[in-house]
Amino acid sequence: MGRSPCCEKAHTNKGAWTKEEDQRLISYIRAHGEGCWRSLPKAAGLLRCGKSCRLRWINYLRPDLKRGNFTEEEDEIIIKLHSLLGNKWSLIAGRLPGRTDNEIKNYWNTHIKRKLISRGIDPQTHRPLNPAAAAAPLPAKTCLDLRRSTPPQATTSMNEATNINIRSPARDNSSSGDNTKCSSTTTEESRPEMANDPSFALDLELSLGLPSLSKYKKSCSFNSSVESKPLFDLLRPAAEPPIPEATQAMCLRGQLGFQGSVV
DNA sequence: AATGACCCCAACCGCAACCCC
DNA sequence: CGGGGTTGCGGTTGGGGTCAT
Repeated sequence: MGRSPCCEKAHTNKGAWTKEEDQRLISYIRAHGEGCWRSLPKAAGLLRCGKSCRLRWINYLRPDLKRGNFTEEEDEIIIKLHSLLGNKWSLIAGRLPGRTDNEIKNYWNTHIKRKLISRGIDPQTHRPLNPAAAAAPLPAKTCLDLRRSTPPQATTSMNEATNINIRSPARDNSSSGDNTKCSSTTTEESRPEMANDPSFALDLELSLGLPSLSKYKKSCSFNSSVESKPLFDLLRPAAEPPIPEATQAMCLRGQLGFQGSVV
């Protein structure tokens, strides 16, 4: 591919991986685990740069990869998460066990974009494509109010997880506290489809954790209230490692709210 | 059967974030 | 606290496969 090499190292292979290279990488990681990607190629006897090894493992060789076609359910999850998170493929992948960010990104660009366009929805903004609706004020403007929910303490126990609380906006006004509300410019009149689609009528409370434990870096745990159980169940991955309570002591918290929703 | 157009996806690159000294 | 090294993310590319003519 017509770009200058990312690695200065001479004698590194590029392009498609051979079966032998795959086998070497798999054997090495099975024996030693995922470690220092930079030193891995040499240790494993591969003429590849560490980046390339990492990508090959994560996107193709990992044993827990699902592969195969995406289901309708997965499609809808991706669409919903994309409407909330944008092109944060790694976060979206974190909600779909067995799928990689690269896979989801490719799938989005090749299938879902088209699917949304055929539904008359702009895949980037998730707004209707027709000019009248497009002229309407931004519907789902993300209002992110980042603040510390607890005072910063020592560097211990910072939560890396991203918690998204999905609440029924009309019923839960208790946890908003003094959170800054989104200024509302979108009404159900301007977005009738949002009024009819329960998944749109969401007030999403987003808690962003601070990085500390790399093993939880990509985790994104959903806390749900009882009212929103079905959607919560839909979005929550089947298997997710529990997050030690200690790591949850502190977080950044924000609110994602659909404008016009009652909080 | 040949060929060009289109599509899919593995792999690349640049850069930002993170880590460690 | 700053700087260098490493890792991870998102955008992009291009080779190979498939479809249409």
